[in-house]
Amino acid sequence: MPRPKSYDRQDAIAKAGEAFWEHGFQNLGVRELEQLTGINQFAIRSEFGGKEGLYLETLTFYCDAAITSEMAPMKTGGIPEIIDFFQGLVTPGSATSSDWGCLIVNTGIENARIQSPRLEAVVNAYWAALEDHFLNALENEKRGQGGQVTFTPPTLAASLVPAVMGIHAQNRSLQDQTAGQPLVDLICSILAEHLSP
Amino acid sequence: MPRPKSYDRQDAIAKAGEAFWEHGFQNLGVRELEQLTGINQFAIRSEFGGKEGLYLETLTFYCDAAITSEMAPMKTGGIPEIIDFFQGLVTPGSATSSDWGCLIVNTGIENARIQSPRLEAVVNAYWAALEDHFLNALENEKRGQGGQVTFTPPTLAASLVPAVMGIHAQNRSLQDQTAGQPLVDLICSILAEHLSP
DNA sequence: ATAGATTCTATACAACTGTATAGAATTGGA
DNA sequence: TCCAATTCTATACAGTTGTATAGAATCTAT
Repeated sequence: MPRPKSYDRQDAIAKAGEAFWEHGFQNLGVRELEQLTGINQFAIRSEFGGKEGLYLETLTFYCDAAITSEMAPMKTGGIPEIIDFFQGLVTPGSATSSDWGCLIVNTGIENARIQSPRLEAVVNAYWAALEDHFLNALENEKRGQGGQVTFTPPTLAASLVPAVMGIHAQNRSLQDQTAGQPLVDLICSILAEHLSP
Repeated sequence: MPRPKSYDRQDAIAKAGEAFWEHGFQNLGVRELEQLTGINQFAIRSEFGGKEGLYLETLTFYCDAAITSEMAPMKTGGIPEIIDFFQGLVTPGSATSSDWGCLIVNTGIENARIQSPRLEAVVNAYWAALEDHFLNALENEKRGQGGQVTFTPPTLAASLVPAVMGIHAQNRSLQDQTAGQPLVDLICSILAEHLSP
């Protein structure tokens, strides 16, 4: 009965995510967004709740994608899976790697000015999820080694989160998704020392 | 003979730096800038070369200040001075510590969109200076220990730079200048292992 | 073919952007 | 007191912002 939509919702959200990832939230106009995503301006308002609504939806989409694809192995794995995650941050083709850094890092920095509670909630939830996955993997590792380890899972997990931020920040600043490699290597060597011999 | 200026130049630059630090470049309007700094709109244009000119001047000012005050001890010092620098990143009152993160980190992330060559030059010069100071301190340390160390100065120096970025990014994201403490502690414990016994 | 439901195009709106400039204000020296 | 030099206030400008809406377009079911 109704006229069909001229865009595919999932495809549009993916394109919007790319656009926000590159340009940020405040400095990407609705008209430019219209061109980059293929969503018409009317639909942005009526279907997504305006620009911020669309942003929130893409943010949530990307968080979920990253959690289920990139973080998931750490849920049941150990230190090797953490190392894989860090290597993914500087591996072209990975879902968490980009010349534009990380959508969540960028949002967190931008939102310090915007102060949107909705954005803040998504960002904080993402970092909490990451820390939780690190913690899981470290506790799995500790259990696997019979509790005889020289690291403290909660402390180490908490310190790995800002390391991830730094890798993304450097990737974006230099617009090179492999720029963060030196810190990745340092972190990985630290983690490797805690593997069972 | 001429009418005197209604603002003090150094004071105005300091205030402009604070304002840009908090709000960023693109999202701080000239009229708001006028109020926050006390510089009138005419002077921003005629004396500083418009908004970007003022931004560049404050950026350079803050870079120089950070290099000469916070980084300087590493020029002649060793690992203890690097540790002091990292502790300064999460110590309220320090010149490189703020709830708004770091002006240079914020600029680097914002400029990935703006792509201003002038901004990029200042940002890259800052990180190069930081890496150079880390390198100096590490080589001083190596020399002091008679060359018998288990770290490679250039490699370690390169990995410390993004760690600094991560600490600042987390401070800003959580708007808490002590948020990056866990990573500071991790880095400092790594560095401490390389001290002579 | 036509009715009805939904979506899209085009336009309008007030608010804001950085820049520009004309005229008023303020100074020290003649 | 009046002049020349400089700075400030006030306003104008074209361009952009996100949002809003009226009317045209496009579909299915009858």
